[in-house]
Amino acid sequence: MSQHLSATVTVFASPSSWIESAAVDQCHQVAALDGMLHVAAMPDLHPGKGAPIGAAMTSAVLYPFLVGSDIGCGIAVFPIRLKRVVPERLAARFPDLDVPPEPGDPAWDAIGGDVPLGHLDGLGTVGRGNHFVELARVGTVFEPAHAGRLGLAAGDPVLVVHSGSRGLGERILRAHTEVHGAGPAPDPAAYLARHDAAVRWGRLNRRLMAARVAHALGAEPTEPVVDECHNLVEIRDGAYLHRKGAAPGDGRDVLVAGTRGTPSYLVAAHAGADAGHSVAHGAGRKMSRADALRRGKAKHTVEELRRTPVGSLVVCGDRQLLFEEAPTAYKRIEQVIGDLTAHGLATPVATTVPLVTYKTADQGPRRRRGRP
DNA sequence: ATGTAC
Repeated sequence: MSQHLSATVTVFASPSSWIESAAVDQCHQVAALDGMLHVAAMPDLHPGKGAPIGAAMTSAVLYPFLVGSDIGCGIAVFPIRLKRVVPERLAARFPDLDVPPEPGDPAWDAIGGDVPLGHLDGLGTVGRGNHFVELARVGTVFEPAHAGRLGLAAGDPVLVVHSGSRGLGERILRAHTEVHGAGPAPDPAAYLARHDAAVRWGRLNRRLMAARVAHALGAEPTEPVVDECHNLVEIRDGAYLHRKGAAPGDGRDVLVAGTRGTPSYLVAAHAGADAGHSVAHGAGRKMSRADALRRGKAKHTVEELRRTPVGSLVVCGDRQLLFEEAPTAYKRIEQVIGDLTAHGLATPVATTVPLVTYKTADQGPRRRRGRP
C-alpha cells in the first residue's frame, strides 16, 4: 500500500540556540507538502506567513509561496571611499530612499537603463520591514587574506544594502496566488521567467541605492563585492531549491546581517546538500513585531534606539518601525554565526560595524535637494 | 514585506 512520506527536516542550530516552536512546526508543515524532499532550517529560523523564514526547502515541484512576495531580496556590500567619517554629518546627507531618484539623477547610470519587466515603480527605494541601507566600517577581520581578496581591510567604510524587488515580487506572487493559492506553479518556466526578472530587479535596486548614497556622501559608486539573494528558487540537481531567508551557501561570500546596533558578519559559506546549500541570512527575529513594539516601548527610549550601543545612528522617522526593529527583537548574531561555524556551513571572514543605518526618512521639515 | 483598504 502507498503512504505519504514526509520530507526530512534538519535544523542547523545548537541545543542552546532557542528556536520558536511555531517556526519548527512550519518546517514540518512544509515537509508534508506534496513533492517535498528536504527542509533545511538555518539558526535564524523564525515563523513567517505560511512558510518559515530562514529555511532552504527542496521539492520536486515549484511552490511560489515558499519564496514569498519579496522575490530577489538580498544583501549587498559595496566599498565606499570617504575622506572623513563623522556619523552625525553623514546621516544628515543620506538621500530620501523612500522616494525614487529624480529622472536626471546621476545614480541612474549605475543600472544602465536596465529596468526588468519595465517595472519602474519603486526602483531606487528601500522599502520597509527589516530592509535598510547602512554605512558601516569593517571591524574585526578573522581571515585577512580572504578579506584582502575582496579588497577589504579593518577600518574600511562599506555600504550594506538589504532590499528586494518592492512591489514587483509582490505582484508576481499575487498573480500566482489569486489562481492557485499555495499550490505549485503549473507552468514553472513561466513563473521562473518572472521570478528571474524580479531577482535581477532586486540586484539593480540595491546597486541604484548604493549609487544614490555614494553620490550624496561625495563618493564614487562602486561594484558590490558581495551580493546574495535570500528569497529565491533555483533548479538544482533536478529539484526546486526554494530559499526563504536563506542565502546561497555553496562556496560564496555572504553578509549575514546583525541588527541596527550590533555588527554583521561577512562569511565564507560552504554549505552542503543537507543544509540546502544555504546559510542564514541574518540574526533572525526572536520577537514578533507586535511583541517587539509592546516590550520595546516599556524597555527603550527612542533616543537609545537612534543612537546604538556601537555608537551608530539610526535614521528612522517611523517610531513604530524603530521599536519593531530594535536589536533586542532579534537573536544574538554571534550565536547564529557560532551555529553556522559549528555545523561547518560557514567561516567568518570579517565583521561590519554600523555607523549610520537608514531605515526611513526622518520626520519633520526635511532638507531638500538644492536647498540648504 | 507589500500595496491597499479601513
